[in-house]
Amino acid sequence: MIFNDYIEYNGVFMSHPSPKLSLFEQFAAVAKALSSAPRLDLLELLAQGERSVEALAQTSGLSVANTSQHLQVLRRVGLATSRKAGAHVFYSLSGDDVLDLLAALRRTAGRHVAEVDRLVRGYFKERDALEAISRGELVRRMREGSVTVLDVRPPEEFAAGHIAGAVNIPARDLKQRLAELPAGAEVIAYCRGPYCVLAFEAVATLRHHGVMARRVEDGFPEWRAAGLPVAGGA
Amino acid sequence: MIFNDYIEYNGVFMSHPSPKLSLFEQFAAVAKALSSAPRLDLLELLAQGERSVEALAQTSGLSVANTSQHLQVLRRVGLATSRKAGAHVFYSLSGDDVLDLLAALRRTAGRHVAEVDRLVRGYFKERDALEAISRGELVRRMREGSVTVLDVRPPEEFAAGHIAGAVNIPARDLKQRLAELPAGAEVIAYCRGPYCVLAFEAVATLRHHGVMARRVEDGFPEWRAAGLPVAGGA
DNA sequence: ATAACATTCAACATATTAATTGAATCTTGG
DNA sequence: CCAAGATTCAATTAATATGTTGAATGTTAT
Repeated sequence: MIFNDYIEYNGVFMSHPSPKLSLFEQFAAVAKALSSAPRLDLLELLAQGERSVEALAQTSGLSVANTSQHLQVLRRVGLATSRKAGAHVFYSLSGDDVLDLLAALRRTAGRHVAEVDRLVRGYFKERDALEAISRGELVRRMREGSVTVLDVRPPEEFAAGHIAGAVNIPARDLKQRLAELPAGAEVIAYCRGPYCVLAFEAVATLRHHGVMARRVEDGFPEWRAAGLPVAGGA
Repeated sequence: MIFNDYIEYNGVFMSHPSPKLSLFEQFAAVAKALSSAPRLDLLELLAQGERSVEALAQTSGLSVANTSQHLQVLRRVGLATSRKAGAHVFYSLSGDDVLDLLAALRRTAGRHVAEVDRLVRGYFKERDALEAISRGELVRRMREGSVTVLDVRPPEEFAAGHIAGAVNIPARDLKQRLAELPAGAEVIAYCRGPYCVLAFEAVATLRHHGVMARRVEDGFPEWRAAGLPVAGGA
């Protein structure tokens, strides 16, 4: 749908962007959209699946107006898309390439952080103890039936989709609900993504209570993107 | 080397960054470093190999002071490293993960640009004519000897490393030097990277003069990163 | 229709960023 | 040691981004 000098794209009317912007400027615009912690937070939530503005505002702790504006930034550069359903607007990632981009960003930034960390405190301390297991290994262990898979995200996120066969105990409630975990089997915790702290905390808590526990290398979005079995969701 | 509250990292003294910065803030800082066209330009040049500040300023067209400052931004977030050799400082990418990150950024941003473009002008016009060939296909064609590989970057960059067997005619000089190209064989042009315009222009020029020509899907950095045969360089 | 709700818009104060300029630092060759 | 060159630093200005507030829009249910 093209008007005189404005095109509609993704539900937004925008003036012709391409003519003047060099490719580098286009790339820079995408990077700029990624260059804010709240927006990365939102993207990580979107990586879990489609969410309404309100839901995103709630879980991210941002004001609704602020959330809306950040989401529009993400949409404008093509990282997210939106769908209007009645009075609600649902946002989601615009494609799997966005997951790849986020993963690449995490990898590079994480490497740098790790290097700095190593300098700051002579070496890693507990990080080794919190060694993660890979997706592949988790699949193998699940087939053997020798593990309990623990989803430590909030119930709403669990309900929207989770690793098939996982148990949901939010990180907050874990201490009170330890009894619900089957005895004997090692617990493998996961949450939103590779850098979601919930899983780290859960593993620490479990070990502190004498439960064998590790975390999965990455989170639910990566699991689903890999085409592995998922339960729940729309 | 740790002082009271400052650590030396990468030749820079920085105050403890980790304690306060959340992971998202760390990631955002890296993205912010990518969010400027001049810096992406510099990164693309660095992807070719190590370069001095002066050389980078020259090829990018930025002032030396400005170049230096941008490079320091890249270094601070771990995208680039520097090495001091006499009076010169040589910068380079800090690892292959940076190439991956740039590739992911290009892919996502490029997809978006393509979608917008398709809307703006009913459909691609010449883009199809400028269809690229993949690295793999180029390797095959080179083995057959049925192609002339043309490097259209400036001579300095060519000298610093190029695809083994390539001919160097800078894009600027191409029109004058058409005669140097062996007749008969299709010409395959490449330059700095997948979005380097030089190769596009070269192909357009060649076709305009009746020479069969296409460009390679990506550029020299990707070729070298793939472990394919390289000539020249330090 | 009207009220309640979800989302977006517009305007503002505050903070960051980018490029320029000129000076400061450091290194090498004479 | 001194002069020239390479790089970095510091200070300035103009431009841009962020988060808040309150109003505007559009949608559903009563």
